[in-house]
Amino acid sequence: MNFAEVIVDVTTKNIDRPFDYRIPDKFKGMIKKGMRVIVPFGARKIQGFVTGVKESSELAGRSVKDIEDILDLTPVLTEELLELSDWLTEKTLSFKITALQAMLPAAMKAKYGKEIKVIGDKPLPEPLKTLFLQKETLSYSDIDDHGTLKLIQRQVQEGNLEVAYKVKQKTNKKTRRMIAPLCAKEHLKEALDSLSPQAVKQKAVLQFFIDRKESGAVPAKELIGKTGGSSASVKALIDKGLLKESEEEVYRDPYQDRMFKKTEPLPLTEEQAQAYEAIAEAIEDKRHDVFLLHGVTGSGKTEVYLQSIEKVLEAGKEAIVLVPEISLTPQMVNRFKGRFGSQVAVLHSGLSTGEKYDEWRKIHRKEVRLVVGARSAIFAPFENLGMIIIDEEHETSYKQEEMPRYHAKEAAIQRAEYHRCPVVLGSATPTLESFARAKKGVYKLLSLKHRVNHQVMPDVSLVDMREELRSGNRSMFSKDLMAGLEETLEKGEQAVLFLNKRGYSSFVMCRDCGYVIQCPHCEISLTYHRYGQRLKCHYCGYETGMPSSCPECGSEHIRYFGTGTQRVEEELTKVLPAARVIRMDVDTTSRKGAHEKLLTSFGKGEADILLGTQMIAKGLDFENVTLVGVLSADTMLHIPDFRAAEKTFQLMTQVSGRAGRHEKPGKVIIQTYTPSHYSIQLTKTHDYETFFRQEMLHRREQAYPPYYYLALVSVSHEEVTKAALVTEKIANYLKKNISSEAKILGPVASPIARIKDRYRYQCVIKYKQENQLTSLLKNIMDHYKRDIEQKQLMISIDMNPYMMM
DNA sequence: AGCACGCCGACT
DNA sequence: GTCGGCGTGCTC
Repeated sequence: MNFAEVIVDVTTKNIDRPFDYRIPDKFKGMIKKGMRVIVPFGARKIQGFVTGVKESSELAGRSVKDIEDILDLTPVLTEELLELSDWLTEKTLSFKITALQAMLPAAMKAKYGKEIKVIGDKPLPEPLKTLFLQKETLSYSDIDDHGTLKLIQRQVQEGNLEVAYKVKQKTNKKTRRMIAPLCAKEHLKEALDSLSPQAVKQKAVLQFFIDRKESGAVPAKELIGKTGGSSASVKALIDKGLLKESEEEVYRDPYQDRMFKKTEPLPLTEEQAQAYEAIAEAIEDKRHDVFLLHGVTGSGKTEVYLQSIEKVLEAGKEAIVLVPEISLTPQMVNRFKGRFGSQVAVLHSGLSTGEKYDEWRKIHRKEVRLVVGARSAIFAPFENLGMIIIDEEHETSYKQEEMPRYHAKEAAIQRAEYHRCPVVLGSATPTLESFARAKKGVYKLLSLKHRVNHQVMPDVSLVDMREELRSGNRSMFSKDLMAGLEETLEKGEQAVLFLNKRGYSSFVMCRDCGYVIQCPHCEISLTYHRYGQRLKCHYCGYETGMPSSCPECGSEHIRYFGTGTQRVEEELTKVLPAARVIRMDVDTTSRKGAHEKLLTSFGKGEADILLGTQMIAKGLDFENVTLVGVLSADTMLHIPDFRAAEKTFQLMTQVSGRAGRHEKPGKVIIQTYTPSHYSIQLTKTHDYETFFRQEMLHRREQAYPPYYYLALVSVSHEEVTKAALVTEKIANYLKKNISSEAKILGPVASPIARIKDRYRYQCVIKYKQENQLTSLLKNIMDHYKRDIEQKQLMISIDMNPYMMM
């Protein structure tokens, strides 16, 4: 093969296609599809992916350049993943290179640098002469002043300096130094005797190798530690030709020092066994069935997963388990590591770039056969997939909100189809889309209606906070909740208090004139951060101090509002001074390992109440927790999102599920201002099916998923009129060309009408079947590409959006 | 994206 | 007269 087709690392419309490169002789036979290479592109050198190799190129020989270097010895993307990248590109309307990069750990994305090198020996003018006195090369980015830059440009033109374009990797493999004897023991003994008597340390090192039973290399650190030698003495022996050193690759293992208690499969309940059998059959028959495992909280979905995985591994295949980022807790990891030990790789955002890279390499080298990870783990480079599990399938974190805006569920189904293996979607509260598909028979429904060990579902009661207020209780804890907490503490049991923070943030408002402090660049109120008394914008990063008086009316009655966990904690210690409280929120869990520490501490009974936000809503399983309190159920109900009711029901159900998971019965108290709303009422009876039917009625009425698909086109521009005009033109173009069945909403200003000084407009497309839609949207992007490339206009397209902001 | 080429204003 | 501003167009 003489030529390679390369997708280069440039995100522009015109470049979004393969470029041909000649394969130089030194790489003949080595270059394969799916490898990363470095290629010259214009004046610089950039990274690219080989997507094809061929005997000849249609281009005239002169315009084809040589591949500069190869970055991988074996392909990093399999044939299947390359195919999947085509699907991703098409599905999300993103650039090919973006799709390819999304499938690999961030560490493998290139970093680019420019270096200035002296060539020839002509004397340089003064400021440069000293600059290059010690160094031969200089990094371009190190030069900050204008004058020097000009001088350098001049010298480059005259041919005394050269600009070299460098492609670097973000993270490299970690290695350690290994030492091994270079010759037989008898030889070492001879050498030992001939060493000078002063060389005590060298002798000790040699003696170590003579006494050692096993042969092979020893880590240098260990050698020095055990023998009392020094790196100097080891080096001396290497110089004498007695020892040799080598570098061995090591993994950065975040779970290195941890012991995982080995667990055995648990006996399955009848329901669990039925679910397992269905999945096992699909694994055996190599069917790409999609199962919806609908199991109430505490029904033992994880055990079904574990035993299914075992089945997959027995068949010599591999499995991927996706879990939402937020519940990728040590508890969760332990369950998989405990059952499958070192066969598991874990991928989540808590790992450093290097750690993620190492976990990825374990998969790539086939050293593990099971991956447990967040969204992007769906691209694990397995070649013999036997099953994909998506736990908590309703979680919105499976949708990526940056390009490529893919949904892991769809990617999973795509991969499973290729590998002819089942997908298992698990949830206590499936998305309406999934449940509707299960009802239609597109997915196969597996139900776990009972909790394991015959536990009953917790008793849920609602408290109307309006009543509470009317009867004179102005605190954030209702009488019922207070009584519940007191009782729980008395019995020596534990409680979980959940603060529904989404849709709420602590904003700053003037109590006299009602002025709310907003970001000067975005149409959104600033968020109060206790740390340093700062006000921050969550969209553009703008930061300012807390004002002492209202900028509008000058009043000093300006203060922050909103129910932060800190405030709840303060109040809690006031009303229940005896309670030991652990607070879990971004502030207390930002340090690495803090999350785990707090949970362990709570598990050991070192606190009575666990207070937190979303992050305590799922996955937690503590024996002694018998009370769950929800401080305000409806904060999410009123945000402008057609999924608001669904999200509320899901969250309430998840949170309730934390109570009474073991012998002791659980109790849940939900405080709400809208107790009559069906999403809250139905939590009481744990009645998913009725909720499903009710919510489906609304969705049909309002033409939302699952009755219609959605696509969101967002436009932003520095000028309001431009943004509005372009969006209107887009909407008109779509209306003209789309089928009559589809509906176009908009143009309207986005819920957040301005971000970073850019005005935002959007239009929503609701459609059932629209074969032309993708090409229509592509046409739109093509039409505006000049304005987009000049950064004046931004258009983003989200097929199947979850965030309509 | 980022770099070269190329055409007009304001400075030694 | 040149330096340097950034508009247009190309990159195998």
